[in-house]
Amino acid sequence: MDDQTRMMTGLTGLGGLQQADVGDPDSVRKQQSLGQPQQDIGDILQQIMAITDESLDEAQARKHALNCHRMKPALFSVLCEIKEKTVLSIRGVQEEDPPDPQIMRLDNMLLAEGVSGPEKGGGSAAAAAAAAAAGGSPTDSSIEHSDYRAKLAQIRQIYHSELEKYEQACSEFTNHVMNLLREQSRTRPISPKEIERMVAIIHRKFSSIQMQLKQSTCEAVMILRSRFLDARRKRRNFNKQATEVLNEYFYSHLSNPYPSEEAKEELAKKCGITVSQVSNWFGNKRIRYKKNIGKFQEEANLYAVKTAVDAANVSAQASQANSPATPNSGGYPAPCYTPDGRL
DNA sequence: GTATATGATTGACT
DNA sequence: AGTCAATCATATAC
Repeated sequence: MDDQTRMMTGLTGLGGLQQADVGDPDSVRKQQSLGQPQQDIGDILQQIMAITDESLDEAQARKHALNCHRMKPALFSVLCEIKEKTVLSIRGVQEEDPPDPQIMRLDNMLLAEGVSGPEKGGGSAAAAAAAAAAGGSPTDSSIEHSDYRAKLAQIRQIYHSELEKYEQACSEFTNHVMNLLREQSRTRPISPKEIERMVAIIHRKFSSIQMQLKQSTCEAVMILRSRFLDARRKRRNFNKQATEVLNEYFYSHLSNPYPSEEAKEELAKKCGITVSQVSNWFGNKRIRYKKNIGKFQEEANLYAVKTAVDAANVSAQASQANSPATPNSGGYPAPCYTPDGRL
């Protein structure tokens, strides 16, 4: 309390007011009735007006004098301390912001989609696999695939250029503010901590802008993906040669039509489709064959004959029996057919 | 336009 | 993880 009174005394003294004027309301009322305060205010106003009349040199000189005052550093440090204790402690509560879970989620998603990661990231690889699984002839799927990739690359490019812009703007603005504060710290009590805090505030503001960018990028990718997934449902029949290869394998392994992983890979390669497409095909084929064997008899006979002929050719060429057909031993029911190929 | 064929998806099961 | 069974959605044949 005593300190405060002393400070007040010093400060009011500058304005031409006496301590009694402040401390005693009665005397203030007395003086008001006498017209004294008006005159004091007039003096103060005149002083203020006089400042504007001072030349720049004079003002600079005064500033310089103030800066060189022996008490200045001590006074500054005291003021900084007071500021830190009051202003900073009040705002300090809201300062600790935990790592934003939303921005982390967005980051993870953008990384997974291959937007924010390295160029040929997991996202495009996943897209490639999905596009390949889209079925149809390889040319068609590659068209869809490249379309998707192109659009994703576009999103990626926009995202990165925007991000770069924001980062640049952020660092430029931060530098500007820091320079300004450092400059001002010569005449105003600004502690380094305060500058730090200001920088943190700026970064927070910019990161919220960044979050908006990330959010809209995520939305764009989601829309693209959903469109792509819709397109994936647009099924194309496999070409004749592929169906033939698959059927040949199926009917020649009718007792156990479950190709191993290696066999699936081989078939996929031969047919120009993916392993999962091969799995789908065999899944569908097994269930449909089992459900309606009669319907598939003709097809089964056809491929049985075909396999037999091929086997005969191979054995004739290699003069060694090497039939790919496995004997039918209690798997799926084999078709019964007459020698002329009829049921 | 309708019926059928066919590749993909999904959920349950082992 | 691989498979089955039901189902969806589209392609194709008529």
